[in-house]
Amino acid sequence: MSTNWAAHDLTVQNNHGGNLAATSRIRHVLIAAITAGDIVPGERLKEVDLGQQLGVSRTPLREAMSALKAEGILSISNDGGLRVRTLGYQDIHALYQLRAKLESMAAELAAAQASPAEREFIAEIRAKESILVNDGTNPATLAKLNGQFHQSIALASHNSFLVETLQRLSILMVLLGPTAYSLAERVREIGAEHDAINNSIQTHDPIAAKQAASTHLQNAVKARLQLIASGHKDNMD
Amino acid sequence: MSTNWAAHDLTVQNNHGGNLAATSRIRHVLIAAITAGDIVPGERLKEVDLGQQLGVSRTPLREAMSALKAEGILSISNDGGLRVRTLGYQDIHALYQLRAKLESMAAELAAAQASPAEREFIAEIRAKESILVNDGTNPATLAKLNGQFHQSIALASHNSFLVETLQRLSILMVLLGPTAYSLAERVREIGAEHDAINNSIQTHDPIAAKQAASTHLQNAVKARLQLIASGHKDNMD
DNA sequence: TTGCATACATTTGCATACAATATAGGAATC
DNA sequence: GATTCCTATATTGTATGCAAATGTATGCAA
Repeated sequence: MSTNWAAHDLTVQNNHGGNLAATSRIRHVLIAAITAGDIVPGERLKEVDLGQQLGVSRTPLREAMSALKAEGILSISNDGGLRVRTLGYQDIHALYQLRAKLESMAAELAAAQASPAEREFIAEIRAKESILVNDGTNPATLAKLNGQFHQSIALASHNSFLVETLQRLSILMVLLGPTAYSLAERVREIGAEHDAINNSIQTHDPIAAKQAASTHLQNAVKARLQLIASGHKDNMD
Repeated sequence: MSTNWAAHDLTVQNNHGGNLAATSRIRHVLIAAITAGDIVPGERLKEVDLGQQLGVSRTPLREAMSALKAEGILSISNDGGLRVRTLGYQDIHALYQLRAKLESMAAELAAAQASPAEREFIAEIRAKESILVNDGTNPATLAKLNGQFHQSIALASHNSFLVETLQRLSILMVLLGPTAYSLAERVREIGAEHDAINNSIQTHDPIAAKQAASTHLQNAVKARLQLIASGHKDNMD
């Protein structure tokens, strides 16, 4: 494959606008490449090749890869090589099952103990999302805002390990391929479900928030299975 | 500090009895050193020093450290150096809160869908633990068996991400210092609580298993806070 | 033709050397 | 005397080279 990895590179900057160090930068580039489908699950990553394509030596590349291995995105295959982790049918269920438990935990905690500022922040993201959906914005942008919505709730749980864990799981989601925002009708449903979660948080109702988040993820896994059943990746954009 | 890191080294072998590669070995040695208290939370790890003490070059050391960073055991301090993560009071609560949720999820799933072999395996570990407790075995051995008990339940949940996550969290526990097995009276309580969990799993009772695991971890955090309240680490052996 | 052994090529693992960056200490000037 | 700038040093970041391990192909023998 003659993919131009450097394309992803352009978007990678730290929060001061400067450039990150190679190791950290490459980690992001690799994740972006997997997200974009330029690297598919099961593909073997050879150090020399990748290093040349990315324009860095093997050392920072190896460090980035060892970090991704620790995160469960890469795994050592039986032939000794490092490959992008492949998720089977059982894995998809397991991943959503765990996410459902943790997202509902986060929503419950957020509803119970979020600060006024945090509640406002969550509401604002939801409002922004709602507007973009009506504008018919592209799936990638919606997916990004979706991530922000869930993350803002996780943060409001005031449990740093929960935040870290959900962050990890959401990165693993890229292994599943295109987001559910590819399905037109699912986009509206997501909006309604997010509203339910947001409303419960705004009204300080932990039970309802937990329930709403749980429902949201049950529907999400259903939509995901539908994407898989439809088979060809080509249908999903 | 003139700690003899190599001491930890002796215990590190792979499951065939052979020696692991440097990177992987060092990762284990560092965890062991933190567990043993030879490296304390907050301590800065300098590559050159550590490399000399461990007898390896900076390259595999950096890879091991970057893996530990990804696992949340090491973190970058404001001065740019890599330090052992320090957990505050809030963090301890958060860590146990998350573990409680996940351990109870694992117990619930295990009770519902573990195979006969898995149930037997869990029971065997529990039986072994019970014997060792009566023999007055040392805390370290009990802690190890405790880990096996919890892990066998996690595995029986048939959710690989749950297994991975609990594994990660249990490693983070080393940052808290000595285990609760230092408290004599807590040892008996743990036995009773493990029995409750095991029995629920053996009788295929998910609700009871979930409840028993939840109770177990609530008591665990209480014991932990007691350890912290007692203050001096010297009291804890 | 199949099984095995050996030689070769590819790939990863580790160490050393070099570069860049941050930091602390001191000197000079205001 | 304080402050600022410069220099020396400590520390981390990156590149390259070499060694070891592992996979692969080819040839020979059964």
